Amino acid sequence: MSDYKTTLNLPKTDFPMKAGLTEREPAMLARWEAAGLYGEIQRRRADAPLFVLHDGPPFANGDVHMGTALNKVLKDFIVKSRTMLGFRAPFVPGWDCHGLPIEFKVVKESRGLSPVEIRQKSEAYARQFIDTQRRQFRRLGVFGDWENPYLTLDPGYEADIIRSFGRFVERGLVYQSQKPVLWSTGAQTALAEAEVEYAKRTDPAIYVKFASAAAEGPLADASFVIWTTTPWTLPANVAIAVHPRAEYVLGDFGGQKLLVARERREAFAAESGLEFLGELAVFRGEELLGASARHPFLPRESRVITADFVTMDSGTGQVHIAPGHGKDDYLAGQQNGLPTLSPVDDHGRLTEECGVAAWVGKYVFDANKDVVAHLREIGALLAAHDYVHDYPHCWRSKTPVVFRAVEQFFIRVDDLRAPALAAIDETRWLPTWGRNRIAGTVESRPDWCISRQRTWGVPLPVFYDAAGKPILDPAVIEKVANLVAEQGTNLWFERDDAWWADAVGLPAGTTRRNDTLDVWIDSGVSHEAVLRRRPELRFPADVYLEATDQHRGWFQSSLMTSIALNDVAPYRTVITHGFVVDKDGKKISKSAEYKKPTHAEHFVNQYGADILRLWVSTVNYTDEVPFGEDVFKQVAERYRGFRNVLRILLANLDGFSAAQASLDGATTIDRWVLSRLQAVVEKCRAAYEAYDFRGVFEALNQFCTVDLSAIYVDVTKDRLYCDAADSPRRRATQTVMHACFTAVTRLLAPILVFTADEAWGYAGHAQSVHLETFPEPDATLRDPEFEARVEEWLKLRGLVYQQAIEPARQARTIAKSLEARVTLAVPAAQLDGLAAARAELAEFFIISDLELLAAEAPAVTLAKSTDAACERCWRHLPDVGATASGLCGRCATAVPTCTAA
RNA sequence: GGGCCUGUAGCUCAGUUGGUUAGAGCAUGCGCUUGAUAAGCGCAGGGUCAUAGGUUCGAGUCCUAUCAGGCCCA
Repeated sequence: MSDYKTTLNLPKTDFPMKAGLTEREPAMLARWEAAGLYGEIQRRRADAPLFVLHDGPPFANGDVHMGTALNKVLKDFIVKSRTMLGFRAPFVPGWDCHGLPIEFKVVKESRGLSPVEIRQKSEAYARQFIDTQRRQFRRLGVFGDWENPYLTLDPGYEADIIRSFGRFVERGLVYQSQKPVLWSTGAQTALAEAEVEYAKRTDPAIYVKFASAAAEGPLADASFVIWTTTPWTLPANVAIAVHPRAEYVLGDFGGQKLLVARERREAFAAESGLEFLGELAVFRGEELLGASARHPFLPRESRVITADFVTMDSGTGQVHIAPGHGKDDYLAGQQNGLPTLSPVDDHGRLTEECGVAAWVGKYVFDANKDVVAHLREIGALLAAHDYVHDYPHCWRSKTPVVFRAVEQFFIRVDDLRAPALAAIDETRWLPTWGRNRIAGTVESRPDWCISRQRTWGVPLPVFYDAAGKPILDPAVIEKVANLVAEQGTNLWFERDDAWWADAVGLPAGTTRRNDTLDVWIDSGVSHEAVLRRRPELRFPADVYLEATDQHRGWFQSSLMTSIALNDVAPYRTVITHGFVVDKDGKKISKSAEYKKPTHAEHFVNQYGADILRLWVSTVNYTDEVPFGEDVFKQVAERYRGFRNVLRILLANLDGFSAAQASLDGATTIDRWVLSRLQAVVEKCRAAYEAYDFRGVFEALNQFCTVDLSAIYVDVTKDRLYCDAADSPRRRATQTVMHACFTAVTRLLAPILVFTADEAWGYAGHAQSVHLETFPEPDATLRDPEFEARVEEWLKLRGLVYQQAIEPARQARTIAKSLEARVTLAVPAAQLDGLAAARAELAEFFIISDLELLAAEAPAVTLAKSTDAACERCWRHLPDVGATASGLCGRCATAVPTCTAA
């Protein structure tokens, strides 16, 4: 028995089965970067239509998290696919550099720094993480102008922030007003939430009577009752809030007519020791709206308002409102047109404004007992006891924090609201509910507080005259911007008032304060500082793409600033993605108890960037995106599927060149695959255009796994391996496989950036696949007739395998399908068509012989072939042994051509 | 508590304007092949479409409530 294996045209390729992505990807990345691939792509598209995806800047802090990776990979899918669709799609990555988290870390590391030192350390900190994140983004295969990203700390960018502020001023959008902030009396500075520590503290909890101002009706001679643990805020009281839907009882408490929420009546009676003697009237909270009380010790009215934040956990269901001393109070004050009083100085001492001369200059927590004593004296105190609670303290000075209203700058959102809502409707939101979300936030947002008492940020370019009045002058602001453009914003902190007054042409005695701009202004004006500045970009952008939290964040800040500057939105389409969640559907916590890996690097190092990218393509990114170790294992399996299909196609194309392409010998199945391929090309192009990367994955997965691997490649093995190398039938199949390979590899390229380029190289291309465009569907190759015919064959194939071959294998009648002789009975109407293709059908079923009969219902029977097996092609055929070689006729003719080669 | 969403096999997802026994890939089990071999092929099992009501001749698909989850507010 001779060994005919050497006479076969077996698949052959050096394209490795084992991906080894963790070693291979970095090497490929180095080659791309050495060759300047991104620049080369841009040069080749110099004259192509422009498509701008504008990168929302991540915060320059920490490693690239799975959420950040998801975001950047989705952006890269868009940029790469638009490029391959024929656009010039530049990508300019950016970083958001200023802000509290960095300043906080820097200050925590080394105390007692000057503002200039804090800023220097903060910049170094930001730059360090920009480098880290840049390396990690590049490692993910994201293409872009990584050498020239935009940074919000660049002097040019900072100058544009200041110029934008100047334009807001010019349009009359900026005003100054008081707003309560967390204030450290020890450090004399505003604090951020993150700088607050909670500690136990004992304060007086008091019940205070506010006499009703009503002259008649049930409330005449009655009193409202509030409960508070901050007596020192009473001088700033301007209102009493009740819950609109709660029930309030006007009762006789030991002879006093007092109003208390029904739910709190018993608790109040117990704590005050006042006996409840009977119900006089009942009100729903909203019925009390418009009533009024007299301030217990100041000649002032205290209005009754309604608020949903009133709870029944403690107190009386009536909340003392001091808009200058609380967040809820402030908002309630805004909604009801109440004044914001805050008679407290930087050191936490009551000022003259408090209205009681004896208290002026007292530290508020010391003043508590004076207030209580005074209330008792005038008969307004119903009860007092010690109350232990968690109270916010300054993390630096350890002193208790107070809420205190300080002068802040605001942007008048009312002037922007209508045009912003109009612009929202002119923008395309994906998914569509994004429109409702941002419209909801724009409709309800109060004026935008844009000043912060921070150090690591862009200075608020406002000077104050000798009387302390702010100078809001666009011309002065422009001068600041010009200085900053040349020397950076550190100048603001390095030079003194006199120097600055002189530099911007203001009289001596002009002062500055160390306020900075809200960092949302920084990133919010990127359309101005980046889209309009970079010559390769354009305003407005085609696409912004960020996570859903940015409806309130960057999408909104960018919209507002753009409305203020341009009257239109800075984007045409806004795409949002969900947050990355644990595969159990739980959110990924940043807390210490959450032990599972959440850094992109972990998965890249373990599986490779292409696996991570493939994962992104399999999920529905508009919802929460599940991930986890086993999700990645599954995706890695899918990756193997793609890789092995590319590999077998390459291997079957060994020795084939495009010059040999011909469809002359094409059979039904070749025409069918070619037709299917056109549909896949069409589907993928449409899916990429619609940002539906899952659609691309589905189409390619179905095509590669089912159509190619399980059907086409399996069925055509016989002809590829056993036919003469240049038989028309074999060449036609190779022609089709070549078409499949070049199309699939290019369609896969935006997702499997590394693997597609690797395979492309093994196919003999000197240049990167990323310089190519997507294949175009060829309508002349679409053939519904062939598709329908093979659909019919596939149904019969299922029948044959299920009812004949599989049972025969299980029963050990046959081992491989080629040993089978199948008799297939089909309805007469079907018979003629099938009979004409009997040989192709036998090949399609991968059996040696097929007999077709007519019957009412389809039926299949199987017998082991009685013909001898050809030693070369393993088929059982009647002509085996007819020639001296002992082979089948086809193999007998093929062997000489093969051995000759 | 409010706003915007989501909930289909173990996992990731399809399910056209409501219309026959709800599909795919992966995973699992069984088997074949050893000429894609740390590969390939076949067959099989697996879903009361979150739950409960309702509209309809008919609902995974429409409505209401509940539960669970996410983001943003409070």
